[in-house]
Amino acid sequence: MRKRRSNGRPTIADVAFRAGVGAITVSRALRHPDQVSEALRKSITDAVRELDYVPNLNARALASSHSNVVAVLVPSLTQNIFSDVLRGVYDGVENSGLRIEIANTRYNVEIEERQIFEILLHEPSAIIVSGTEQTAASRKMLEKAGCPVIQIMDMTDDPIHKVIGFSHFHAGKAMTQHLLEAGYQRVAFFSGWMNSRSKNRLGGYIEALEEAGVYDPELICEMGNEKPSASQGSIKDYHQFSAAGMGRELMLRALDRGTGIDAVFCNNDVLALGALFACMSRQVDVPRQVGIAGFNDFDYMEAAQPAMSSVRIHRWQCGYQAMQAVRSELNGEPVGERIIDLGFEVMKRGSTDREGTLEAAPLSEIPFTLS
Amino acid sequence: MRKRRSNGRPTIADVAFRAGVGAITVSRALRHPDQVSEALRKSITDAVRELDYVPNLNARALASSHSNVVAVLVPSLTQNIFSDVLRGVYDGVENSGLRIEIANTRYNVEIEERQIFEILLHEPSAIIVSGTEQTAASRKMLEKAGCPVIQIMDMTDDPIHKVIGFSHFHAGKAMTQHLLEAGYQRVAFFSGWMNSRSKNRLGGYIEALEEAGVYDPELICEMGNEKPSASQGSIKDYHQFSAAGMGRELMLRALDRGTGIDAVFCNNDVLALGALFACMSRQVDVPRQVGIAGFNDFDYMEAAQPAMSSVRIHRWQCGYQAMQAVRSELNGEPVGERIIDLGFEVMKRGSTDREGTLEAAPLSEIPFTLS
DNA sequence: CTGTTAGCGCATTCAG
DNA sequence: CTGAATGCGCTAACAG
Repeated sequence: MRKRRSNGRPTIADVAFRAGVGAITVSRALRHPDQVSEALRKSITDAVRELDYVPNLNARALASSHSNVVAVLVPSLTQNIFSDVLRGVYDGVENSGLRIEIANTRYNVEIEERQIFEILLHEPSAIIVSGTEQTAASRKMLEKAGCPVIQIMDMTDDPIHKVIGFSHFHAGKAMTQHLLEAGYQRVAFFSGWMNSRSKNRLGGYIEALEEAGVYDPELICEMGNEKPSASQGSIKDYHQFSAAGMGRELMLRALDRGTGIDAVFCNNDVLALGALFACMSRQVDVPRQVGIAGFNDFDYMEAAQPAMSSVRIHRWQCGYQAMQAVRSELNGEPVGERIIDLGFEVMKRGSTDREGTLEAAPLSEIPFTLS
Repeated sequence: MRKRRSNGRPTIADVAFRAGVGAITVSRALRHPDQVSEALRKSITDAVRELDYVPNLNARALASSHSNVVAVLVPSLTQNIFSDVLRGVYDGVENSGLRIEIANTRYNVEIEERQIFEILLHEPSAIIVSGTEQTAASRKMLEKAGCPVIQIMDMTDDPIHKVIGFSHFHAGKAMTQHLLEAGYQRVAFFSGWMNSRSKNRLGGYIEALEEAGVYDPELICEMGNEKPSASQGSIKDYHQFSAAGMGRELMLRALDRGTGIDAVFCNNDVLALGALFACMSRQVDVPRQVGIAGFNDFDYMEAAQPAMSSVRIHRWQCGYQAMQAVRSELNGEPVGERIIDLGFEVMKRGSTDREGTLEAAPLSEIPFTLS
């Protein structure tokens, strides 16, 4: 007699026995209550309560061959950008019965490929993936994944299935145009290591400057070309990448080099923060001597002194709407628009207000969360 | 003949047939290659490759009644603190065959309770949970979860199973003592909505001031008592909580109120950043008129002007070591120390250097990651 | 080292 | 609306 050591947890059969019905009726009562008569339903829920029955999701997934897991691939967990996206995802999944599995691709397409492969092992009910530039192999896997695939936080004409995001190219271009309109002529571009989305923003920057006839490659200031993900396997302090320190350094160098810049478009807000501090330490007047703009529009940009211009993007919405799209498709609703452009917003604030024409906006006073 | 519609994917039986062995041998060859003779192993891996066989993890979980899923509960995804923790977790899970499932408890113990319940449905192989103050019900569930449970990012004498973290009380006290030693007398405490860990830091602050005989409840400045998680279900902009704006406001009010503060200990770094900007806008000299200290030590603290003091905590390590602990236990190694205190570090910088005695430290110049 | 047998717990058939 | 039988794909247990 080699009975298998089971979990000890009551099974659906126990509930069925206690309620005096068949197992399948319990199964149905749990998943589609309206398909079961009220009388049985009641005795079943009673039995469930008495036995403390909880369904075994692994068994359910095996039998039904779908897992109710939504896989989410993000390039980084440390960047606020994607934590906001994930917040949207989690807000969007509320009482849907879906579970979320996050994979961290570390801005590395090979890792992404492997992650996609492993995710497919679990037969996810849907996949949400950041960006639109997957490898050919990744794309093929996603195409034949047999489930909804939502690409987010970028834009493309040719989504795998559906894309919800915005154009980094146009965002970069729009901010650069704002700087030009504000009266700056020598607009530098600050960045660290760049991914495909950063490169698109740079592309927008270049096009704007070219159209204005003031493009100068000398003004593109990159730093730290080593891809950070390469070194993340080992035990290192969280402090290994100092974006703010880099913004500061870039600005100091730019000032020292005497390239005559009068504004910088920073590839992200932390960089901009560092650049601002550099100007403060050198008594450089922002915005009159140098204008500073960031990208992402985190909350401290508005609170800075001077308040800093940035491009607000809809991170939370990307996550939330992706989740809504997943849910409606899983409910059998049609896919609808395959390309959803959420746009962006150029936030014009003091740090790029060369002429001092902007009226001061009051700060919002809203509660927030602590560690 | 009611054959079930399967997935079409090859099964372990297909591989076994093709390799001319029994299914269980394939199973073993895949999981414990050293338990299978080299000859069979080779023909099996060949068959696997030819058929593109991938194991069905749901079936595996059902049959073996353990899922290889490590559940991680964090109170927030937006806070950098926990994204660093998660980065540690992901760095720690590399080629372990384990999967990670993240639950977002939104700083809400009831939600946490529900999440724990749901997590248990999947029979996780281990659970990592933030904080040490679970509800009685949560604690009971975790105790009888039948798997390793690691509590992180806080400290307790009485861990459920194992705790890896540090004492917020002592961290708060240490920073406050630093402020006193630096010569400040009227040290305010700035915070927004407070969780249990923030409260412990406040406790440390109070004790330090009491020991010095300079405690004044008037100096505790809280703001925004509404718990943010309450309102997160609906479609809102990511911008709803402006921590930096709050730090700014708190400082402006403190200055206006004339309580004669000469230093502030901010419950987190973003708050400190806002406070610094407020001082700048009022021409208040930091650190000579007002000292400012934060908590967490994000990278911009070092890059600020003046560089800002903060308490460096080991977020990444908490995640990473928790994962290592899980792995070694899952490998059958003994639990070892049940209480691991990672400590913290008071980073003394310009913003609390009242006497101007600190030597300027060079900024680190390291690459970093962009969005 | 390998195979046989017997489930893991649930949901999909199909028949009432 | 309900139920009985059967299988999802894999692995624990035992025997060789």
